[in-house]
Amino acid sequence: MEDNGIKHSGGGIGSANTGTGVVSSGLDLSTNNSTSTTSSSNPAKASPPISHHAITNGQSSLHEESGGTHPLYGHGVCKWPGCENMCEDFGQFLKHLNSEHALDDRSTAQCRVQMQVVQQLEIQLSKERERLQAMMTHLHMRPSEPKSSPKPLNLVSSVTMSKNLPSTSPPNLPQTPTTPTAPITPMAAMPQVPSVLGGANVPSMGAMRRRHSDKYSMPLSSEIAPNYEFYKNADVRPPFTYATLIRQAIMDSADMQLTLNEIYSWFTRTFAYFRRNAATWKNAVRHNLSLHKCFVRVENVKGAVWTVDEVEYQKRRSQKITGPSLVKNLPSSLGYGTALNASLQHEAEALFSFSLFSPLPHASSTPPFFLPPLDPEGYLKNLTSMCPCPVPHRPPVHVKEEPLNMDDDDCPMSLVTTANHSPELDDDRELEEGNLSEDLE
DNA sequence: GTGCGCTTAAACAATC
DNA sequence: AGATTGTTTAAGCGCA
Repeated sequence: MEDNGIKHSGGGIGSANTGTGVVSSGLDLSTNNSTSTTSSSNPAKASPPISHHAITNGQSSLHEESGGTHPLYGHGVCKWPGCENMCEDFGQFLKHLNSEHALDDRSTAQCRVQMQVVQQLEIQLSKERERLQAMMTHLHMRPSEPKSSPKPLNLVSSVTMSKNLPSTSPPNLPQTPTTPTAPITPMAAMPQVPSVLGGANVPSMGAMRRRHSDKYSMPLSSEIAPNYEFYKNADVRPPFTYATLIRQAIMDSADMQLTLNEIYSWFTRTFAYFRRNAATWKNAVRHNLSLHKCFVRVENVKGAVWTVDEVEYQKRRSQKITGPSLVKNLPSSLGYGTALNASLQHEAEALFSFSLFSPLPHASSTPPFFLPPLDPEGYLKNLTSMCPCPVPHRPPVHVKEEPLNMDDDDCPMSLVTTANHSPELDDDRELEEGNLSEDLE
C-alpha cells in the first residue's frame, strides 16, 4: 500500500514585509490591528497587543476589556509568556496581572522578547511571501494585483459560509486565521490566484467551484504536508477531491482501515475547513465511499471499516491519466492552469504515493510545481529511485479512539497561536508533529 | 454541444 | 424514537 507525498511550500503573497524594525521601536502590529476585529473578537489568536500604554501602565488596556476578555487571559489561564497561572475568574486574573506582571525589569524584558518573537514571525512571513511570489513569477502566473477591497480570505469557504452560515460564525467554529483581517494563509491570501480559490465572490456557485484546483494544484501530500498547520488551522478547503482525501485518511491509519467516524475525525482534525458544515461534507464522504469502487467496506470485529482497493484506485486514476491530454499538454504552456496539467497531477499523485505525514527527507526541498514538462519518464525513474515502493508504512498515527469532537471545538486558533493554544488539538499535534517535523522543516 | 468527473443535496433503508 | 451509516438518484458546474 502506499500514500501520497510530495512537497509544496506555501506562503503568503503581497508586498514583502521587511520586518526589520529594531525591537525598541516596537512593532506596529498592535496599532495596525487596532482597527481590526482581531483583538476584540479573537483575543487568543492575536498577539498580545503590547503597547507603550500596556507597558507603562499595569492596568493599561484592562479598562478597555469588556466582558472579562483579555488577550492575556483565556481558558482560566494567564497567557503572559511563560506564566500560565491559573486564574479562577477575570477579576483574579486582573489582580494577578497587576501583581505579577507589573511594570518592572522582568516584565519589560519579557515584553521585548515577545516583540522579537513577533518580529521573527513577521520576517518568516515575509520570506514565505517572497518565496511564493518567486514561485508564481516562475510559473508565469499573474503578478500581484492590488486588492481592491478586502475579501474574505477563505474565498472558497466563504461561499459555503454564505450559503449555510448566514452571517455570523457559529460558536462551535474555531477562529481561524482566515478572517478578513488576518492575511496569513498561503493560498487564501492570494487574490491573484483565482484559479485556485476562484469563484468565491460569486454568491452561490454550484458544486464544482474548485475542482480545477484539484487538477492544477499539486498532489495531495505535497500540498498538505508543508502546509499542514495551514490547513489544520485555516478555514481553507483543501484542493483535493473527497475521494483523494478519503483515501489519504485511510492510508494514514495504522492498519489501512477506518470506520466512517474515524474518517470524519481525520477530516476535522486535518482540515479546519471540515470543522464546519459537517452535514454537508459528511454526506459527501459517505456518498464517495459508496460511489467509488476503490473504497471497500469490510466487516471486522469492531464493525464496518472502510479500506482502499488500491488497484481500483489506480485503475480509476490511470483512466484519467491516459486521457488524450497527457502527451498533448506536456509542453509547458505556462499558464497557471495548463502548467499544472491535470493528467500530470494525477500521475504525480499516483507516483508520489507517500504517506501524507511520512518523513520524506528530500521532499522538503522539492519545489511544489516541479513536474517535468518534457521528460516525465526520466523523472519518474528518479522518483522511483528516491522512493522505492512499496513504501514502508510510517509509524502509525492513530486516529482511533479519539474523543475528538471538532464540532465542539471553540478554541480560537491561528497559525501562530496554535502552537501553544489548541487544547482540543494538542493530542493530535503531539502525535503528528513528530511525523511532520521533517516535512515542515 | 456533449460527456465526464466532482460536488452537493436529498430521499430512503438498515442499523445502532 | 432518534442518530448514524450506507446507498442511490438527481442536478449543477467546470473542463476537455
